[in-house]
Amino acid sequence: MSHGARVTSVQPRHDDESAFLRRYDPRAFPPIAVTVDIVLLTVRQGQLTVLLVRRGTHPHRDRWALPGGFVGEHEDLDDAARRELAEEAGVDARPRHLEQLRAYGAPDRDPRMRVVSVAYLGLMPDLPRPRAGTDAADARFWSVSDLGTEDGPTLAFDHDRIVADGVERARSRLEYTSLATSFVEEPFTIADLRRVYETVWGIALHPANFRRKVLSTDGLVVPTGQERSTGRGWTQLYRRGGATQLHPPILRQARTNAHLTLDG
Amino acid sequence: MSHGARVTSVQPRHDDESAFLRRYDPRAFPPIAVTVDIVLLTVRQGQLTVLLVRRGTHPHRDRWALPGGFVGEHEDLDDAARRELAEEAGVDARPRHLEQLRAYGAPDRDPRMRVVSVAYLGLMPDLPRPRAGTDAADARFWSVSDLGTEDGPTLAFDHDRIVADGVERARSRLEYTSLATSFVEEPFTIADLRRVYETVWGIALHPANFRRKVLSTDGLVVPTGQERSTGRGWTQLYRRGGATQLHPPILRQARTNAHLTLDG
DNA sequence: GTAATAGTGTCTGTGAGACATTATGGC
DNA sequence: GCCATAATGTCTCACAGACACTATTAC
Repeated sequence: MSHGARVTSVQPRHDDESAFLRRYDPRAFPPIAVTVDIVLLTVRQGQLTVLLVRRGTHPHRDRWALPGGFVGEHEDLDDAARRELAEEAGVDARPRHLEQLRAYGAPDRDPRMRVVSVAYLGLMPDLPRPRAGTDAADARFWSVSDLGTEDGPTLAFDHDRIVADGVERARSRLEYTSLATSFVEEPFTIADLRRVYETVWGIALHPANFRRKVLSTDGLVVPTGQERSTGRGWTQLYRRGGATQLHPPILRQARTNAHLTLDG
Repeated sequence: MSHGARVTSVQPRHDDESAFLRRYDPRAFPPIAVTVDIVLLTVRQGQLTVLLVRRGTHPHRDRWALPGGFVGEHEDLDDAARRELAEEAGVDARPRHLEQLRAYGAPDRDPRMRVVSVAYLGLMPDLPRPRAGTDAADARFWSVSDLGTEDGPTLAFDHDRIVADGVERARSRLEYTSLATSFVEEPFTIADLRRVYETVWGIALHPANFRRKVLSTDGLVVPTGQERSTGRGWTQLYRRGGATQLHPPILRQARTNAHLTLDG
């Protein structure tokens, strides 16, 4: 079965068959470009941040945008996302988690041409050593809360909405999966993990209750037996456990009986 | 700002600028077709069913596939999904809910050419009156549990995976949203709603506990004050409430203390 | 009568949230 | 001394699951 389709040689079986065939003719499909855009999130200095690159070309020149680009003709979407991230954010910036977010395809989202973008969500820890590209003048992490404000950039295209969707996906992922550990490097403390939850969700959590919840969730973290000095005593260190889904979930939204408690 | 981009006239600012520009040249984007495919689910006769259409053309001729087709050049993705559903499944088959599932873009998923498909999930009640197209020989609902078995069809392309993803999304949506009501026509009984949950999740639920849970969830259902004869007594009728998100959720997965209870 | 379902009431185990307490070490 | 944090323990309230019970109607 070759790639060159010969569908036009098939005999129509009923009335609208020819129209059906015409719609599937490879030479007749609408010219739509397919790109990938990556929302790469990390937690640094108590802020949830997203990687943005400064555009050097028309349109939205000098505005900040998500790293991304065209999908290769024989390239899987996931591979395209990883490649674009490596090209635009530095080879070493491998996210610990990368998942598809959704597709964005409003007809007017790019003024040059019709572009359908498949957005990805990436999570990675804030690496202490600077990575190639990420701290260059044209690629840096921005605080998510600063986007759209005076202190932050104005995003190109519909990337503000994509970032918002990615942040919301990440917030939700912390509840039901162990992906919070993707934001910290091993080994980490329970407090490190709590600060991830607090930063991503933007709320304060009870240290005592959080600790009990994390340790009672099977497979979330594994004690290393080592300790680290916090400046005020010693604290135990942990590694990622084998679990990916959390049972029970760690809910950010308090249960019904807690609607009166505003602070954690 | 015309659609014909003149990016090649921009002067390169640094070394890889020309390569960057070339990648954004509209005449150079890879020839990838964009389609939509719709996983339209309904509950009929105690079965979770999905709408499939029989393919009349190469490839996978006579196999069953999801309704779908090419996205128009100036057409929004959501609009394309609604249009294809109307064209292939009958004009009146308006789903009560339609949301994007995700994009599928493996390079070899269509043998004819590179196709990226944006899949949608649609939910609708089992309408008592037959609709145009849906009961025709080339478009019908199939039980999801029969797919891939002797009693069911073999799906074209990667549509079996898309259906599986859609079903899983629907199962998850019942937990956190009021979308279960999208499967029933108003007015409905609590038992009607329970049968939706039982059918979609494939498990039995405690009628008494389910009733208490539904009625204690704000905005899920609203009593009409009317009653309907069930053959064995009378039962109250309800309408959809205003809530879309459920607080608290109605979890299919039992909580941690219930891991020993296998039946409901 | 039996069988099946709608609807109400009640008990128990679990866990989330809140709070108290102790230990440690920097200031 | 004070203060912040790690870590443990305990109390209470709400709810999920389980079960009992009544009422109704078909058979």
